[in-house]
Parts: sequence; C-alpha cells; structure tokens
Amino acid sequence: MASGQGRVLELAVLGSLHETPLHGYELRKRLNALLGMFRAFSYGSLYPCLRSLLARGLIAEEQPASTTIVGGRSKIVYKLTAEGKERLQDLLTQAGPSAWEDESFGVHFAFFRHTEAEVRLRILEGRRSRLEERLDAVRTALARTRERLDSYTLELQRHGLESVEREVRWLNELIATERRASEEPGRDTTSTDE
Amino acid sequence: MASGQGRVLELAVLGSLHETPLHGYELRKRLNALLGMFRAFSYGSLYPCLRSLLARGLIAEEQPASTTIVGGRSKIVYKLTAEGKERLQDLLTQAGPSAWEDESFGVHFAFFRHTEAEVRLRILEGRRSRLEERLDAVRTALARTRERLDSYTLELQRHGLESVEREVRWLNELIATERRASEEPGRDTTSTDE
DNA sequence: GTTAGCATGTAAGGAGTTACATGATTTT
DNA sequence: AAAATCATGTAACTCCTTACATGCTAAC
Repeated sequence: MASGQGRVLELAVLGSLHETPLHGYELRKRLNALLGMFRAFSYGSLYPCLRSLLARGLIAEEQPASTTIVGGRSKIVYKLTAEGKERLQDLLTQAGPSAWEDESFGVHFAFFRHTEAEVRLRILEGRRSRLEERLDAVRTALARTRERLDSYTLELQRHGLESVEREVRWLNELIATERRASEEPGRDTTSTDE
Repeated sequence: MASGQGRVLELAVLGSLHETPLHGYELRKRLNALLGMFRAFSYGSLYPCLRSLLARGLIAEEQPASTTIVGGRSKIVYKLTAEGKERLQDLLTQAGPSAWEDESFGVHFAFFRHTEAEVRLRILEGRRSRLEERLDAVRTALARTRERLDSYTLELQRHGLESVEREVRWLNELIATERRASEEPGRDTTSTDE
C-alpha cells in the first residue's frame, strides 16, 4: 500500500528528472540508454509511476513556455519539486540491501554523483560482500558435489564464476579509487549539485 | 490460467528431477548451486510449483522403499513421470525468446546435454543476437547524447558494455565449438540420455 | 497515402518474494 | 537444553510486462 510502483523505478525517475525536466516517452528512452545493459523499463510501469509521483507531489507538470504547444494531446513535461528532491536525497542515502542487490545496484550507481562519498563506499562494499557470499555458496556447493558434471553445466559454472569474479575486481578498483579520493586533501570529489 | 508457476522454474524442476528423484528442500539447494550466479529461487515459489506439477501428473511421489520413514512429516521425494519427461523434452525443444532471455537462458543452458544439437545452436545464436541488439541500442543512444556524462555514468556504461561484449565472445566460442562438433563425422556429441 | 515513430494511458496477469506458521532432527 | 538446520507449506504482496486502446506527426 506504499504507493504502487517500486523504489527502483522511482529512484530512476527522480534521478533523471533531477538533471533535466522530461516527458514520459523520452524519460523511458533515457533510462533504457542509461541502464540498457542491466534492465529495461516499459511504458506500462513508467506512466503509472509518474502518476503516483505526481499524486504524491514529488514531481509537477512544467508549463511549456511558448514551446511545443501544438494542440490536442501534447507532451507532458515533468520536473522535480522540492519534496521530490528531498525524497531523492533520501533514497540516495539509503545504503542497504535495497541499494546493492542486482536489480537496484545499477540504478544507485548511475546516480552516484549525487550521493555522499561515505554512502557510495558502503554501497560498493555491500555489493562486494553480496557477490563474495554468492561465490562462496556456489564454490562450497560445487566442492560437496559427488557426481561428475557434464561439460555444459561445468561451462556454465565456469562462466558464471568468472563473471562474478570480474565484477568483484571491478568493485575493488572502484573502492580503492574512492578511498584514495577521500583521503586526498586536494580537490574534493564530493560533487555537489546546486 | 496456464497453471500458476512460470516456465523457467518448471523447466528447472523437471530438468533436475530427470537426473535423479529429489525432495523439495534439496531440490532448491541443487538449483541454487547450479544457477546461483544467475538467479535464486525461494521455497515460496518452489513448493507451489511442485504442487502444480504433481496435480498435472508431470511428477509423482516416490514410495520410500524401506528408507527415511520416521513418522509424521517426512521428506516427500518426487520423480518424473512419463508425461513429465515428454513435457521436459517439449520445453527443451523450444528455441525462442523464452529460451534466450536473461531470466531463462541460464536454465536452458544448464540442461543443454538433454537438448538436440540443432536447438542448442539456435538458442546460442538467439541469445547472441539479443545481446548484440542491446549493444547497438545502447551504443547509438550513447552516440546521440549531447551532454557530457559524469564519470560514474561513464564507468557504468563502460563496465556494462564490456560485460555484454564478453558474453558475446563467450557465445561465439560456444557456437564455433557446436558447429565443429556437428560437422565432425567422428563421435557424436548429441548426448542421448537413456 | 501509408508506414514508422512519437506520445499517453489502462487492465489484466505473470513470476516470483517475504514473512509467517509449524514441526522434526542434528549438532554443540 | 539451546541453536542450527532440515523440511514443508500458505497468504499477501511486489514489481513489472503484455496487450490493448488512442491519436498525432513526420517521412517515404
């Protein structure tokens, strides 16, 4: 009964609108260009989400200042309200499973430049432990296996392990970079918008 | 109204039970060991799926021949019926989007040794085109982008592209291997069970 | 003039998760 | 004797997709 649409899509929408006002159709294209490698949203989820956000006062329709008014059913351009910005900050501050699970990590990462350095670090580390747990679980299960596995199963395991290991190494680099940046007294990386 | 649970889980269950009869709890562990890098199933989906399969006559309870009968609520070991084997073959023969999308590809691949060589090839090629479409879409969208992207967004794009490109290369190798095997007049790889 | 793409929306349903409820069995 | 883990199951809920319905506008 929270509101209808999920937090991942909500974050994606609020985050995108924070950069620039957009209408639904283009918003979806942006999102799918930004996150296309990880997930894709359909109109059937986007429009209801926009409605919900509008009803909750987190976004508002922007008056088209002498542009794109052609008549009939035109674009509805949405922009973030003050409450929407607050809500966005709130979502971006949450460093928990809801930030580092498969479905959500990409979206959270995509808006890292609006996220505090501390939170960024905790999310990256959280994701890394999540993946390492998974590696452990599969590796120990594999070690306990009595029967010989066929070549396809083995290949799938090998490829899966390798992919996850690669992501762990990627995270290691990102974490190291974050640490270096936060210890460095020079220029700040805590890119503040506004 | 098809039956309740989805085809992916159904395939995973039928495929596992084809190797050896199992009870729900262990079935889940097997599945999550086999597919743990790609997805994980919970009991809340597994048990209803088993009930549905039982009701449809695709699996049956195995009589515990003088073993593991302790009293009260014991293990319920399921085995594949003749209809279940047919259904499994049916599912394994379907080479369409339902076989090469993200959620299903891993499961289909995991049981490739029960799949005909021709179907294997079409699934691998289908997955490859799917990923290439995705690459194209994201790359052209990226090329059309006017604004400069921040470093996190760029890093996400770079990592995403690289991961997908890696999977495409992996698929290329697998496809080449399949082709070589099918042209080779020597020993067959069309591993028939039974 | 018709296909393709832009633009918005809804209803129904699919596929699974979470949280709960229950109890046996093994390990510490 | 407490804690962990084995074992089965259900109800409510989440989140998203598919398919549909509608109409405008640009390109060919």
